[in-house]
Amino acid sequence: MATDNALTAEQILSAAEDVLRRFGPAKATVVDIARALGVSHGSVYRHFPSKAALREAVTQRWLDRAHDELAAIAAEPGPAAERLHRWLATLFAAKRQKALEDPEMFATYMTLVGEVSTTVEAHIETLVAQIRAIVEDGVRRGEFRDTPAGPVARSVFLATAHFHDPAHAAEWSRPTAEADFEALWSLLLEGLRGR
Amino acid sequence: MATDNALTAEQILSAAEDVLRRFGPAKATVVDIARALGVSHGSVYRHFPSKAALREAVTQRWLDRAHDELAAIAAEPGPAAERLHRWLATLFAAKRQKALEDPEMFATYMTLVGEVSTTVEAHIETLVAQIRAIVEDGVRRGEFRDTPAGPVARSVFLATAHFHDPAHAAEWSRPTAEADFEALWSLLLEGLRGR
DNA sequence: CGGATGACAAATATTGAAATCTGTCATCCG
DNA sequence: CGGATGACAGATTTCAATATTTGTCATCCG
Repeated sequence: MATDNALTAEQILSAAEDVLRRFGPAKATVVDIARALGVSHGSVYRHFPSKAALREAVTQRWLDRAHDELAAIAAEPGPAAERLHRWLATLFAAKRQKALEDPEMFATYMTLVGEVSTTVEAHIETLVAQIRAIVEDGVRRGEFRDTPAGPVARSVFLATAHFHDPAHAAEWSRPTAEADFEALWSLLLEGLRGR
Repeated sequence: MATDNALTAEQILSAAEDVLRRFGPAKATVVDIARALGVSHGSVYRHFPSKAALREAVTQRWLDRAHDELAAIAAEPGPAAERLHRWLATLFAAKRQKALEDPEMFATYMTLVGEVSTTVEAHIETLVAQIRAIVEDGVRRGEFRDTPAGPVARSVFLATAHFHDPAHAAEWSRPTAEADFEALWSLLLEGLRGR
């Protein structure tokens, strides 16, 4: 029977996140992570098939935590336009904050985006589904013109890529970023409302 | 007095483009370029202050050539909506074609985008100015609602970043790319028209 | 004289041998 | 028995010696 101090996947994820944050994705090794837990590195491989899988799982947890506020906004009552604006602004703010204040984890995340990762694709699908829910609500309320919510949600996500895709992170600190975001939002809002 | 076979900046640019295309940005050296011209590498430095400046000039020429079709479209008569759609589609097609068929020059261009380069910024400003001209024309014709054309043009450019920014080149071959582009265009067009 | 040259120093890139890391698995322990 | 271990092979990274490249400039040439 397992002891009280049985090694869990959750413990490994926490330790791995710490180590990644401390050393960065380029320097963190599986042995470092095992050492932080006081176990041998072989034990880590009992829970994750590879270092890449572990990195993905850590990033997924980090993304989910960073973005859990968004699901709440999507589910709120109230005007859809205001909600979608706040949802997008929150996404932008969260990404920018992480890029600046948690650079090592952000770098880990960027590595993952560079490879074609199921995890990131799934995460994006979750986000688009949330936009879609707000859009559908907006149509129901008569705020937005009646359009296929799926493609429109995807379009909103793509159109705002400049403000959430890590490929553009370098431009998020520019003084014009905020104004650019608001200008783009106005145009999109007008497009959602239609005539 | 200079002889008939005086070395010109133009000759150097052509040779440099050939060499870059042949060897790629990682392998092409100034000596290679000089050798292609049958001169010493010191002569190249009489015309360009550094290898980086030469690379920028080559890329600028390449970009200008790749995009000269766009200026023509912007200047055409006819409905602004159709013209803007064609302008954006042409930009997307040109970028995608270059990424696939001229990968070495495209890599050179991506290097330049990676650094924050005045050349690329100037090029982007040119493109945004063209969008702006079409938007202003659309407003004049009563096709688009009356909005500050500068910010709107910039928004259109940012919103379509997914389809022209080299950071997203990997996604341009996806089967959904064309449909995504058209869906986004519909949303933007609706936003430009307004109520 | 204007422009090209190539020897040169400093910066950068390449290389290959040594060190480290990933992932496996036979063995061990409670 | 279920889970942890650590020795090990192959893959990857590091590091320092070596080679190449960039950029300068005194000199040369037509």
